[in-house]
Amino acid sequence: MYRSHNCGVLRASDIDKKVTLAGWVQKSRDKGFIIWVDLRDRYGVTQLVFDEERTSKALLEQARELGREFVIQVTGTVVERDSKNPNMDTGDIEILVSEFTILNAALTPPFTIEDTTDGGEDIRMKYRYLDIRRNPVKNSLIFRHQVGMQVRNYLSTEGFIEVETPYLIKSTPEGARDFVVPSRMNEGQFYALPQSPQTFKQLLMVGGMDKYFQIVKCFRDEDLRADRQPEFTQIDCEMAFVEQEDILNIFEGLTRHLLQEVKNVTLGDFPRITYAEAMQKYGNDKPDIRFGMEFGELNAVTQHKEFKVFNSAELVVGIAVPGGNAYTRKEIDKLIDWVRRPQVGALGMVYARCNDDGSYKSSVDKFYDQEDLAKWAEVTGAKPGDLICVLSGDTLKVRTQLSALRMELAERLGLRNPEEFAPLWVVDFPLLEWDEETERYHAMHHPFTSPKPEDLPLLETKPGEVRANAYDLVLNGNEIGGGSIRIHDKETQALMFDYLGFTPEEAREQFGFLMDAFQYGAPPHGGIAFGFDRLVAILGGQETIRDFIAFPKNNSGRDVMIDAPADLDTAQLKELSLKLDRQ
RNA sequence: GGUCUGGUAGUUCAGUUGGUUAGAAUAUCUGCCUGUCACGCAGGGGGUCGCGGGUUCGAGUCCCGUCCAGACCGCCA
Repeated sequence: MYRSHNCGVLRASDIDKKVTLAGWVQKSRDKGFIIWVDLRDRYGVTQLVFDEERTSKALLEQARELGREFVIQVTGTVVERDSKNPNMDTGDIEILVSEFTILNAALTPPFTIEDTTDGGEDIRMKYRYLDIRRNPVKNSLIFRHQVGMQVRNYLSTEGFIEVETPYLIKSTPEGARDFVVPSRMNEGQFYALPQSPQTFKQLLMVGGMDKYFQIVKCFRDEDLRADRQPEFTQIDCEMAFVEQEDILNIFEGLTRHLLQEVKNVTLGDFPRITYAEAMQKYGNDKPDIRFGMEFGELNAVTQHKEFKVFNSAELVVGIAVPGGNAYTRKEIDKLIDWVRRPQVGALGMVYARCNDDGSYKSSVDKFYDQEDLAKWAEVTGAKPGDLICVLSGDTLKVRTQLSALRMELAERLGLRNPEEFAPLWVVDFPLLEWDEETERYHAMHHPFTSPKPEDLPLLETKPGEVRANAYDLVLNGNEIGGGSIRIHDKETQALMFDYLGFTPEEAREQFGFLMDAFQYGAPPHGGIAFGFDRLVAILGGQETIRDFIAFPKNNSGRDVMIDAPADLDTAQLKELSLKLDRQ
């Protein structure tokens, strides 16, 4: 038996018990006549004491040799401390050690294994197994486990079955780049790793598994971000014999369950807005509604004067910044510089101060009088003491720019509290999206999404205006889930492939299995997939998902710990019938 | 593919206009210390200033190239 207790459980009530503990040496404090050693494991820290009178001189000398992160096993008696430490769970007691064994010595770690470490991102990733010993990372992984358990609890209770789908599948040209895997037995041919189990879960519906879920790895060979990894985890779900309303209800329930169980936060009904409304009010299809600052469209109240910038603009739109009138001229100029940065890309910004006495002072006083500015305030909801920021130009671009400004200002004003949770559904997404590069329409969600029947006639005339039975769940400005009601008949699916530029032959070659299946009794079905890593990070109040993944990749998609990806030797390449064409 | 920021002791960083032997904190080592818990005190060791080239009497510092890391844009059906 390696241990009778772990390092987090012993209390004053255990005094006089003989115990055996095992763990890592966190730190030792050598006072000469007495040595304290903090012993750490997953559960906590317990102080060991070696002292020349109560134990033995020989044992004291041995204890002096203990280095940080040595793995040791100790046996001793639980004793009350002379000086207690109220900051530790085990701070009332210590272990008077009678014998100990070094199970494994350790090199001095390259960074300190403490809550606030001296190690940088890079070195911690290289020695990730040491980083995981630190509380912040350890607790994040435990938190992820708890969220995963609650997902399984809720969905199982609702009658969902977890089914695994294959990782070695077929590459398709739509969407993200695929990771590919060469097949040795099928010379010159490749598997692809799934970007999502989309087609398989639809086939499970045809197979009659009418409530399916899977916590599953997905793979996309695209550039990384703080919240994006090349392999990531989804909560993938699909249901048969359901309408959009059923799916929204079930998964609103899941989200509410998770917040209740892991955060003790009780949420009411989630608001729902359409995609069009989200774009109009927030310039964004994943609005953060923890705060207001909704867009006010100002075309009607600005385009009657001689101000050419506004008169020539497709959209003039503004937001009211709470308390923004307190900004100095210099601060406002800095804000204008901020929106003019290439990353945001606005050409300029018009502003109007709302003075406490009800008067206004704008950067365009030459063109607009107090009466005009009062209308601006009315439209944007500005109150005395606020600052109205106005951008103008091409509708899509201006909305994106003002949305970036809205988020930036909210951040600066401290309106994005990570312990506050504001979910909402965004519904009625467009079916299609124009792609400048290929000069054709792409599926906004994916090619299996069903159009709204009443919009089908528009497919011929205004394809961009056809709405889909597609929805996103948004939490605090992040898309945490997205899904749709699928097409379940061969004819409609063939029609969609046709509109997306597939020839019938291409459609058959890539998705023939799905269209075949649709001929054998496919039920109406739909589903949703949640980004699990991101969901866990947001529930944990963090921006970056990396600490919630045990072994994440770096910015260039490398695992710096195992040094992957790596070269293959020539024998392996030959076996796979591969030749490298290196430049 | 692009923009920006960074790379100096094991680690995190400072380093002036280009000028003597490149510093601090922490870690580590040695000694001391009768209740520590961010222990304390005294002392020691520790550097290819990412790499290559250039300018210069002289480069951590300036220039060019390159590699690596991070954030963002493009990309992510």
